[in-house]
Amino acid sequence: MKARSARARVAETRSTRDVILDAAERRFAERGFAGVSVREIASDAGLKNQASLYHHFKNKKALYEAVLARGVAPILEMVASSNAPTDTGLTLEHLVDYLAGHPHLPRLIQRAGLDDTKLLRSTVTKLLSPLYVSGLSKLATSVGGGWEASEMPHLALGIYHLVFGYFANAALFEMVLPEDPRSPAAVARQAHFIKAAVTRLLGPADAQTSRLASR
Amino acid sequence: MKARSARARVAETRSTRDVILDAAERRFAERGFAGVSVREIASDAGLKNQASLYHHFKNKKALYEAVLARGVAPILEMVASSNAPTDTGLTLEHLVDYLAGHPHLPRLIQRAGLDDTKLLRSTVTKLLSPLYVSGLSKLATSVGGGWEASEMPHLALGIYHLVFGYFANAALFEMVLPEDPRSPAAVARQAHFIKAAVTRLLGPADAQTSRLASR
Amino acid sequence: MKARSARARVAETRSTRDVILDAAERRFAERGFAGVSVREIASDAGLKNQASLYHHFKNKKALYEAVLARGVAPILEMVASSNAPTDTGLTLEHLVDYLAGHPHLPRLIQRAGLDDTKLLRSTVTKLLSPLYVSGLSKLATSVGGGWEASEMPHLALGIYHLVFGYFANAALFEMVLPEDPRSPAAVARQAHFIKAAVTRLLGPADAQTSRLASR
Amino acid sequence: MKARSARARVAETRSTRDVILDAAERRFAERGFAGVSVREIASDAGLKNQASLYHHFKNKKALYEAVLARGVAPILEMVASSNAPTDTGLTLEHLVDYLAGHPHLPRLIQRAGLDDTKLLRSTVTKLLSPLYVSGLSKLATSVGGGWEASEMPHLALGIYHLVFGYFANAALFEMVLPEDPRSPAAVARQAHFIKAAVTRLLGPADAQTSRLASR
DNA sequence: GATGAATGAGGATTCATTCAT
DNA sequence: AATGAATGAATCCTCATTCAT
Repeated sequence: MKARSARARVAETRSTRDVILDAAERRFAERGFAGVSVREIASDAGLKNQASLYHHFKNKKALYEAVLARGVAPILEMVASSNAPTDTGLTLEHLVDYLAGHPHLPRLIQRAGLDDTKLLRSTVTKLLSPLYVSGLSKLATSVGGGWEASEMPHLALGIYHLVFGYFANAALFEMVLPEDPRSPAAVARQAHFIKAAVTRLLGPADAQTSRLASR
Repeated sequence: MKARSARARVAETRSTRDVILDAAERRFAERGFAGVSVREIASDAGLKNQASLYHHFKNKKALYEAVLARGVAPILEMVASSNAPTDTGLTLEHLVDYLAGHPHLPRLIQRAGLDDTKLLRSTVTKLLSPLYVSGLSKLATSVGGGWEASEMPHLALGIYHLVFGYFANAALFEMVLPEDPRSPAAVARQAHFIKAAVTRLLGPADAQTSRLASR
Repeated sequence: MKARSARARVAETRSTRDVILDAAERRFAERGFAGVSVREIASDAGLKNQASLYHHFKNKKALYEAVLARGVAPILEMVASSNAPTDTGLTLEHLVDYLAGHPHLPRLIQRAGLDDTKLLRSTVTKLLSPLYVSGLSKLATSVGGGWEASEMPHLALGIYHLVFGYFANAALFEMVLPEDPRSPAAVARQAHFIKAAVTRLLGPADAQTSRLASR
Repeated sequence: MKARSARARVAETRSTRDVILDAAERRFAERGFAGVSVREIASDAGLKNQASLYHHFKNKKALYEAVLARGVAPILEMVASSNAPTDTGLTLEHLVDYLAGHPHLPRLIQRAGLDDTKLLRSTVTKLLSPLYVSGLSKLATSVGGGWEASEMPHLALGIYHLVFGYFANAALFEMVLPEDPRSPAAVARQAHFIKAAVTRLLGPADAQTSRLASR
C-alpha cells in the first residue's frame, strides 16, 4: 500500500477541472483575460497539452467565467449572510481575512470591473451585480447619518473600492512601503484601518464606533 | 474653399503622434496592454498601415509608456502643486473634475496598478511611484487625528482607490445605478461624496469639515 | 408498456454499426472525407463519444471505405445483373429510381471519382473500377452504330456522368429550376430524359428507340 | 543588365496574388476546400509563411471564392459570347480544348457543384448560376426536336455533365483506360465524342449533324 | 459495447515587427 | 512621413486516435 503525504493525496483528489481553475485564477488575476494564453494555463495545471483543457471547458471565455463565478460565490455568500448592522464590523474583518488569504481573487474581481470587452461585459455584469446589490442593501441598514439617499451607491462603491483595492493593487502598496502587503502585520493593519475607515464613512463617530466594534 | 468645422481643423492640426496617443489611450484603458493590437490602434488613429506607427514609437511597449506618462503627468502636477492642507478640498474637486473629463485615464491608471507583467512592471512603478509619494506627503499635513503613523500608507492608498475607483469602474456603477456615471449630475454627486468621505477619513468630523470646505 | 412507432423500433433494431454508416454516408456525401470530423459522425449516430466509433471501425479511412462499399454494391449489382441489351431501358429506370431514393449516394460516388488524395485513391479505384468495367461491357452489347471502338470508354463515362451527375449536383439543379430535383415530378422527368438521351447516344434513332422502350 | 529567361521574367512579373491563386486552384481542385490547408497553399506559392497569404486574401474562404471566380469567368465568357446555334460545335470544341488546357478547372467547378457547406453554398450559387443561365439560353436556340420544354433544364445539365465530367474525373478515366485522359490523342477523341454526342442529344441526327460541323 | 479523459499534431488566423519603396 | 509586403512566432481551437474504466 502506498504511503503518501496528505498533501499529495489531496492534490490528486483535486479534480483536473479544479486544478485548471486554480491555475487559471492565478493567471487571469495576474495578467487579465487577454494577457494569458490557454497554453500557459494548461501547462500550469500540469496538462501535457492544451487540448485536454478543452475537455473540461468549452472555451477560454467559459473558463474565465467559471473562474470568476467560483471566486465571487463565497464573497457574495459572506456579504449576503451578514447580519447587518449588528455584525458589519465582523463581516468586514472576515472579508479582509478572506481576501488576504486568496491573493488572486481581489485582483481578478477588480479586473472584471474594469473590463470593457464585448466578450466579457455581460458575464461580468451577471456575476458582479448580485454582489453590489447585496452589499448595497446591507449598507442601507448600517449607515448612520449625513448621507443623502442619492449618495448611497457612491458610498457602496466607495467602500467596495476601499476594501478590494488594497489587495488588488499589491504592486502599488509595495511601491509605497517596501513590505509584503499580505504579511500578517500588514493585513492586521489593513483590517484595523478598514474597520476604522468604514466606521467613519458610515456615520457620526459616536453612533457608529460602538456598532462596529467587533471584539 | 472648403469650410470645415473647428473640430476638424484641430484634428488635423494635432500631430500624428498625438492622434496615435489618443487612440492608444482609449484602447489601452478599455482592454489593457495585452488586449489591444497595434493594428487596431493604428487604424483608430487613421493610419492605413501599422508600419507607420513604428515611425513614431519604437514598439508597443514604448507607446504604452508614452500613453501612461502623458496621462499621469497632469495628475501628478495637480497633486504636487496642491497647497496642503489649505486647499485639499479644492484639489480633490479639481481632481474629480479632471478625471470626469478624461474618461480613459482612471481606468488606464487603475489597470497599470493591477498589472503584474515583467514587461510593464518597472514602467508602471516608475510612473506611478511619484504620484503616491507626492500624495502621501500632502496627506501627512492634512490628516487630523486618530490614525497611527504606520497606517498612513493604508490611508493614502484608500483615498486613492476611493477617488480613482469610481471613474475607473464605470461599468460597475452602471450596474448599480442605470445612469451614466459621467453625467454632470453623477459627477457632482461624486465630487460631493468624495469631499465628505475624505473629510471623515482625514480626521475628527468637527475639525475637518471646516478645513476641507472649498467654496 | 410503451407504444412505439415502427420507425423507432426499426431504428433501435438497426445495429450501431449501421447507424454509424448512415450518418457517415450523409456527411461524407455532403462535405467529403476531409470536410467531416469523426466527432460529428459519432454525434450524428447518437454516440456520446467518438471513442465508441472506433469500436466498430478501425479508423476514419476504414469507415469511409465501408460507407463507399456499402453504397456502391447495390448499384454494381444492378448493372452487373442487367440483361443487356434487352432490358437496358429498364435498368436505367431502376437506376434512376434507386439514385433518387438514396439522395447521398450519387454525391458520395461522384466525390469519390473526383478525389485525388493518396489516402483514398486506391480505395476508390478498387471500389469504382468494377462498376465501370461492368457498365462498359453491358454498353458494348447495347450500342448501335456510329461510334468507333476507341470511343467506347468516352461513351461509357459520358453516360455515367449523365446519370449520376443529375442527382449528385442537386444544388445546381435548384439553381436552374427552383424545384426540388428529387420531387416525384422531377425524377420522372429525369428518368424520361435519361432514357431518351441514352437512346440517342447509343445509336441510330430507329434501331435504338424500340430497344430501350421499357414499358 | 540581367539576362533572364522569359519564363523567369514572367514568373516574377506574376503578382504574388496570382501565384497564390494558381497554387490554390490546383490544391482546391485536387482535394477540395476542406482538404487543403492554407499552409500548404502558401508554401506552394513560394511564401515562407502563411501570414503573407493573409495580406492578399482575407480568408481561406475569400481565397476560394477568388479562385472559383477567376476560373469560371473565361468559361462563362466563352459560353455567353457563343453565337448559337451557328457555332455551337465550334464553342464545344473551344470549351473542350480550354478544359483540356486547364486541368484543375473542371474538377474545381464540379466540386463546387457538389459542395453543400453552409460556408460555400451562396458563393457557389452566385458564381455558377450565370454559367447555367447562359448555357441554357444558348441551348434553347440550338435544340432540334424531340424534347419538351420542361426537359430543357435536364438537357442543359446533362450536357454540362457530359462536357465537364470527363475532365473532372480524370481518375475514373485512367481506371477504364490506362491512358492519360489529357493526352492529345485522348483529348481529340473526347472532342470528337462530345460533338457527336451533343449532336445526337440536340436533335434529329440528320438535322443536327450538319449544323454542328465546325470545320 | 460504451464512455470520459488525455494527447500530439495540425487547423486557421492574428501578432508585433521589419524592410524596401 | 507613410505604406505595402513579408515573416516568425504565437494565438485559440479541433483533429483523429488511444487507453483505462
